[in-house]
Amino acid sequence: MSTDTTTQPAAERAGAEGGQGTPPFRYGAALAGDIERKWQDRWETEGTFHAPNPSGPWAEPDQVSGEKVYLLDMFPYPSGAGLHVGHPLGFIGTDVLGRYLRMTGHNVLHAMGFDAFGLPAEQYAVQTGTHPRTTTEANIERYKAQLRQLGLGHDQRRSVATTDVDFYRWTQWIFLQIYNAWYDEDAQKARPISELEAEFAQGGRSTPDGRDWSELTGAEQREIIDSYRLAYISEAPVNWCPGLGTVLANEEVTADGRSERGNFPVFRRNLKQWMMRITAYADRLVSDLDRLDWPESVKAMQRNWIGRSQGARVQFPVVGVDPAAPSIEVFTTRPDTLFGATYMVLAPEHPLVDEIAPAEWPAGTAESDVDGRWTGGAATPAEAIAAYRAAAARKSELDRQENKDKTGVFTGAYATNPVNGQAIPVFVADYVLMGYGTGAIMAVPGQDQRDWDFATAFGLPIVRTVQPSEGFESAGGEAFTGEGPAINSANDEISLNGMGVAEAKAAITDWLVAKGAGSAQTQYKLRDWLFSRQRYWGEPFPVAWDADGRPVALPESELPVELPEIDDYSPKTYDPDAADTEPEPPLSRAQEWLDVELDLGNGLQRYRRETNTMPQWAGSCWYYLRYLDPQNSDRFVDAEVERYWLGKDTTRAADDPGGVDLYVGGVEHAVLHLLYARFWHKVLFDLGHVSSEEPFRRLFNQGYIQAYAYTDARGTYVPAEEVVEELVDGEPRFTWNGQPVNREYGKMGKSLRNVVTPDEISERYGADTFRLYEMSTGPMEVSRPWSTRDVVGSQRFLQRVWRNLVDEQTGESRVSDAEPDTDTLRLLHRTIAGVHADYTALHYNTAAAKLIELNNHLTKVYGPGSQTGVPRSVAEPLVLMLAPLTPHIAEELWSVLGHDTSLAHGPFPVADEQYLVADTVEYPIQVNGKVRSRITVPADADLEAVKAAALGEEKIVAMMDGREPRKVIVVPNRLVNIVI
RNA sequence: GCCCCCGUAGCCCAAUCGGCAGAGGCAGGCCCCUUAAAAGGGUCACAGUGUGGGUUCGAGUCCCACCGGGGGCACCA
Repeated sequence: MSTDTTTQPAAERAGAEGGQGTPPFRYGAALAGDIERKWQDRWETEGTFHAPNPSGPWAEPDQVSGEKVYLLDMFPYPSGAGLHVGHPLGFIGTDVLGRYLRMTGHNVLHAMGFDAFGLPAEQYAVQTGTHPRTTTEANIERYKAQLRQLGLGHDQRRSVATTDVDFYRWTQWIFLQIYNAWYDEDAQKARPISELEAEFAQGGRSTPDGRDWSELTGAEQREIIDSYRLAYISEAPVNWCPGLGTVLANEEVTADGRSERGNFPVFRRNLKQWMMRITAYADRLVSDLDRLDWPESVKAMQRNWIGRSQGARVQFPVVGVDPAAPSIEVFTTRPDTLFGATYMVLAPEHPLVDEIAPAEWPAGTAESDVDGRWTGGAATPAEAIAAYRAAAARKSELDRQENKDKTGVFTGAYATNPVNGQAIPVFVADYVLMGYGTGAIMAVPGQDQRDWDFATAFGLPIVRTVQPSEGFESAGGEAFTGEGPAINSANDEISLNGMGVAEAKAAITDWLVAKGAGSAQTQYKLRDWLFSRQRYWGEPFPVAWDADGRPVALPESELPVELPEIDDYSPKTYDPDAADTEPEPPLSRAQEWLDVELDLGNGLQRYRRETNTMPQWAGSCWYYLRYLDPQNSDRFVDAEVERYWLGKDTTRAADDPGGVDLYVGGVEHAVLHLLYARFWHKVLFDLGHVSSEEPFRRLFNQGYIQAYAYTDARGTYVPAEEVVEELVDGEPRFTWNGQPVNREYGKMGKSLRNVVTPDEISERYGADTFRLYEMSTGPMEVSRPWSTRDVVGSQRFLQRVWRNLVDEQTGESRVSDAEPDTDTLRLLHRTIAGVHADYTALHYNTAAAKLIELNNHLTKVYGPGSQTGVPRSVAEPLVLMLAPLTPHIAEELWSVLGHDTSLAHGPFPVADEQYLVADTVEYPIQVNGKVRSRITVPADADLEAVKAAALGEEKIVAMMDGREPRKVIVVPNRLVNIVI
């Protein structure tokens, strides 16, 4: 390893240890380094962290014992920059828990792999011609070395990378499962596509045009079947990013319409792309959040993203055109306000716009058309619409975000409001989006602020159908969206007047259903997942296109479909603003690879391979399954192995969904990765490939290590390490080379010149010190600043522990067989009890504090200054309790204490109840809430006795001055409060 | 604009069911060890919990409003 400090000159090592006078066996960076490398080697040689599987290729059923625990860190991307001190925070946290659980008899699975496909390696390849695999594998090696030096207890056999052919073969296999499945709405689950074909063939399901299945041509049959698949080709509008040369998922586009990566403009284009039908699972993805032990914030983000809303679909017949023509269908969450619908709006791209627009402006348009607002000054509706569409298309997403002034144009058509028969004008406006609901709305300006704004701008009538609250209008209120009784809402058959919103919604929906004018409807914001990318460094699709231009899935026997070698790794990129360009993936240039001859059931035919690749999310959708059984060549994971590590556990909860026991990572994956992985997992569950319904039973968001960065007068970042802080008149001032600099707080990054690496901290203090420092600065969920100068505190503590147990001159144990005194035993057992609770709760900072407290006590009573060494019966538990946090020094001390096996599998001390209860208890005595005195009573004194003792106490008697207390509160073991 | 999280010594953080505001670390003062130094040992001080109300015998903890910081969503019908 490149960071081996033993290669330093001896003089330098001595210098690092503080000079000539330093005892030879003082615990410093050099000694720590030696100990750490020694134990890391030993753990690796002995396979200390190998977790046994119950079956599959690694079956060791006789080794499987204790309760199983599957701990998981979010899949890191092995970036070329390597780790900084912020990255391993979560990894160390899970390692501490894993080590604690392993010591307490659990079968702990903890592994680490790499999400290794992705843009940086490809971009580097484009620039330098180096194959992305070369770069990626070098980065992984560097990453593994950095992780190893931290002493993480991973089962190294289980490490996988998404770029391994052996791994992506199964990613392709899962794609085939998804492709060969459809969502059965009645059963609310995915089923094999063959069952759908059987239903059609047997007549159990009728074809779209009613013909018999056998009358359809093969092409027609395939078209129908393909339209049901969970992975399908779509020509719908997608996010095309010319600057990157690829299309992007909705989730990868920022709110202002730019690519999350690279910040290039993104355009909506109709392109043929692979989609995943995640919307089929929208309802389950929302509902099952209730069964997960996840942070509320992440659940809220997913609910928000899926955006389930209940409402109604309502038909508005268009006036005066062919009665057979379709009505305008709208989705509304407020059907109760139907009587207030005074106009309608279609999205500019809505297909009905051209159909309903009459050739001429209808009579009366001129009167409404003040300043040409309605017609845009155009001679005919068609011209007005064309001009408006052109103007809308020119507007970027950003313009639309920033400029919320309502624009639109009258289509010349009217539609009939089904509740009151009124003809209301139909507009085209870009504040209605084609992608949500039906792309058309009924506008109720009285109860919707956007509609109010539009109505005001276009001189449209406003009818209130909910009585606003008192003073709402006089205070300048416009649209009233609150709760109130319905008004102005009655026809000959139904009256909503007086009803509350919920009651009115139910009543009008029933009426609409009865009239055939509408139905209750649940709508989602979630869209299907765009699954293809025009990149080289990703998983190839296991798909080929036939001569008719239809995609055909390859059989499993054709897997893996390996990436071909090519010369140019770049997709064709364009000027970032060149919207009218076409994606051209790099694989389309791999001529020999492209054309294949296959027999897919119709004899040997020529096919052309799919040239898109999968998005980076694909591998991270299922890597946690592969850790379970990484060597299995027959299945992506052995069924029994999956059930053992991830299966449902009804002893936890009746509706336990199963999944990873603890998944730790940053909150930045709240929607993307976590939603996609849940979707894949549910498909695999429906198809019977896994027994668990959710991938991650419990999720924990760790905080971030943040850092200060400093800029000089020109705004340039200066090296944070060289900045000097001083107090001037009590105010902190920061200078660099004598010039004042400005401090900011945030991320750690190369460009901010404030990166600190675990390598340099490990070298200066040792990995154990680094681990302890990171764990003791706060609880796992809290973000905190990095402070290099504070690290020394953690090292001092380890040094003191070492010095208490080891003679710094000889390196021999200075532990004695003396019996510890009672105070020491009490503190020891209190510490044991506390540490158990703290580790379980991931409160490593307080666990560390308790161990420091115990060691401080030992220093005082049995430290190097005293004649007696530390009693073995205290020294051993201290070492064992320290082991999860600082495993190397603990192993070394354990062996100095005479044990020749690793402590990784325990024992772990258990608190003795008899030392947890004290003989006497001191009670503060409050009078009216203020502490006035104290008493000490036997611990087993009952409440009456405590009360009597408190009232009899000298100072209290004096204060009472003969009065009777109004009330005496005795809180057992806490305090007494006398109210007078 | 809407939703979520967080405000405790100079700094990072503790405080069980509402029960004496301090466990631990950094920085600081003093003392010891040392020819000297410190990444050695010891010891000390420092806040009344962002602000204002309320509930309670008792509030850092519960409720309401506001202020400050962070995050998410945002023309989603």
